[in-house]
Amino acid sequence: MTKAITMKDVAERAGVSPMTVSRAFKEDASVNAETRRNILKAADELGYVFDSTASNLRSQKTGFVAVTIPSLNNSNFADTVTAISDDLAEHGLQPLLGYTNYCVEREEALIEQFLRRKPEAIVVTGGQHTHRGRQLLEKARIPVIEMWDQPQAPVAYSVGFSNARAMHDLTDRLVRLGHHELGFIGGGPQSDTRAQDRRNGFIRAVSGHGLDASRLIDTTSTNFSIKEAHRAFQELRSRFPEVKTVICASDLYAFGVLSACQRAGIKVPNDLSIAGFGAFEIAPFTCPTLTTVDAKPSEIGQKTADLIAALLAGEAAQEVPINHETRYELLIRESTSGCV
Amino acid sequence: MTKAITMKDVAERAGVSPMTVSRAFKEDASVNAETRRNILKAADELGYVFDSTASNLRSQKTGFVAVTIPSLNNSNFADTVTAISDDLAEHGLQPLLGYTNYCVEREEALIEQFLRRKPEAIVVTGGQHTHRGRQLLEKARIPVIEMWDQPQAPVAYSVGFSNARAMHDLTDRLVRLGHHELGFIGGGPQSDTRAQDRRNGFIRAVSGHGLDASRLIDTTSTNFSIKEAHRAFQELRSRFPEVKTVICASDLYAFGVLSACQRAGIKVPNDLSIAGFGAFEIAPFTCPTLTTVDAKPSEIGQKTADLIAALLAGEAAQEVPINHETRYELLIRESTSGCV
DNA sequence: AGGCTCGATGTTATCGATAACATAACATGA
DNA sequence: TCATGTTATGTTATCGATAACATCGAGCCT
Repeated sequence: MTKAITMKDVAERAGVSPMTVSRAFKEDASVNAETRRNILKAADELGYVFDSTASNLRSQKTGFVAVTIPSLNNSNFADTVTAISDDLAEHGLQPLLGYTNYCVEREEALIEQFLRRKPEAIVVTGGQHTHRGRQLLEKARIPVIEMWDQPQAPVAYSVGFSNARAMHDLTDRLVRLGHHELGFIGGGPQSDTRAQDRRNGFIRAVSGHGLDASRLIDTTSTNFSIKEAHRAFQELRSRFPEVKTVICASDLYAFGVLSACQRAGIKVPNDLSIAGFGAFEIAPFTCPTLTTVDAKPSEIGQKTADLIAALLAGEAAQEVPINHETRYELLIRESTSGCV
Repeated sequence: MTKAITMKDVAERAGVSPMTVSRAFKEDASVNAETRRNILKAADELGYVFDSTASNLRSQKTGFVAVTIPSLNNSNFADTVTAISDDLAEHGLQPLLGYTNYCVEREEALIEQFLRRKPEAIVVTGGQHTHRGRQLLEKARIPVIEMWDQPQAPVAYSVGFSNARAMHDLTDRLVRLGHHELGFIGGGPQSDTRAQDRRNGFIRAVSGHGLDASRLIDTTSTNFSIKEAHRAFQELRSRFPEVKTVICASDLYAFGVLSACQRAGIKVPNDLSIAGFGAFEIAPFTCPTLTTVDAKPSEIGQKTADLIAALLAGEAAQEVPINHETRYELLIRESTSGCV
């Protein structure tokens, strides 16, 4: 292995000091335009590649922002990450992405691993962590942001909405539209915490109207899958045949229920109404179109990135709000009857 | 800002030299078991966090593997990245993920940005790059892997399949099943190169049977979207009303066409057959189920990661094959008639 | 007993960029 | 005219871990 080409080599070739080369590679540093041109030319001729690892160490800045999400394979989180990524790029920051598989232990491991890389901020999904995971976040001397949730006891900053409230609102709306025999799929004790929150919101809304809120079907895998929805729907039909409206913790479940209905000749929404959560891309294109809640994942990502940028720009801490509530929107569509 | 806690601090507290602390943090280094325990305890009490940036610089190893994909929002690529990520983790490697938005210029920028971080290998999607992008890859002194394709002129290693051949096979199969008036949606000049390849495969297969291969509808956005499919399907119906079988460059398009048919009262597969590409999660659950091609994204990811691991383990270069062809599987389902 | 291997630890120099400070040249205004 | 900026550049020390080499004692073989 031949020796690596460094700034020193470039400096020699361009007839300047290494420091000037260093400056030439920073957009905003004061270097004579022609000198810079010479330096960049020399660098190019030598095939020099800037070495961040050295820069990171000396400047104590890595430009990394650690981001953990439950799964890459969920279009909601993918949208959020895409927005974060785009937005951070404008500030010269690079996301360091990892997924937890909906598992707090994996989250803890990821957080630890990421913190070693000295990110300038860390974003996690939701407010649930292992004890040690939380400690790590608290002791990290960088901005910590919990997104996609409104934790009761946030570590530091939060950007998101109350999943419980959003599902409460959807359920409430449906009850007012005349839905009285409701069942819920998803959010069992083993599942994603956001799904659990949604289920709690459902229960609260249904009991709030004095209706039966006990028709709950657990899902056993943490990840949302259509297959799981089929199983759950079968269970629902055998245990609670009276249910006229199924609300699901995710659009993917709702799609699974819808497809099971189509197979079984159950007319939606005439025989059964279905609602989901998440406003996945397919929701407005299924037949019937799917009632759901749009949690505006991109907005969450954007606000998260903006918050990070503001914090890193050293904005006076007291001027930056701790909690950023994001909007969500009920989308009442054809899959639920009574949409006037 | 108080001073950071370093290995030196830990060393003092544990009564050893910094070097021994360094060793204690490496799994395989030779350190007395009790000494290590003491060191880790001291580190814990001080709240020490290992600093990769320094380690990276000195050891000239970052543990990063740069990975660029066209989009995060595509479940095929998400599956691949998930597999890569899982597999690399076992070797202590961390993916550095970025997406190009199906744009080679963005890819070039990403490659350049990533190379500065001194990854130990770089994975890109497909064989199409800007001139400079390719040069950067060639001059990087690390393993380069192009995945999801079989480039004619690979930069170095490749892991994937021929999109053209896969689509050729699907089309050929459908023709043999009696489909003779075929149209294709996707893969216009502005679109994803894999979609272009698939279209070429379609054309080759159709002309190979002496049939009309000119019923092609371009899509204008690079990203696959259901909305785009609706537009394209409308164009297809007005320009080529005789088409009895629509093959799409992506399952998402196929789903869009299917939903448009359901709206318009067109019976699938009786009036029209539909096939997609990608074996998305919804494909076996739509009604009718969707004919498609499973490109086994996880397998691509796994093989890519295995290849990287082998190369970094210093496996004799001549023992590692340059090109790794991955399997794909035709899934003939209900959406295409004649599936006997 | 002498020589040798091996495990456990210490010492020193270094990875490559840049923060912090210093300097030189030249312009600007009272 | 000189004080005071301003711009462009150089010098030195440093970020924090670890590669490379050195040391030392214990066990083992002949």
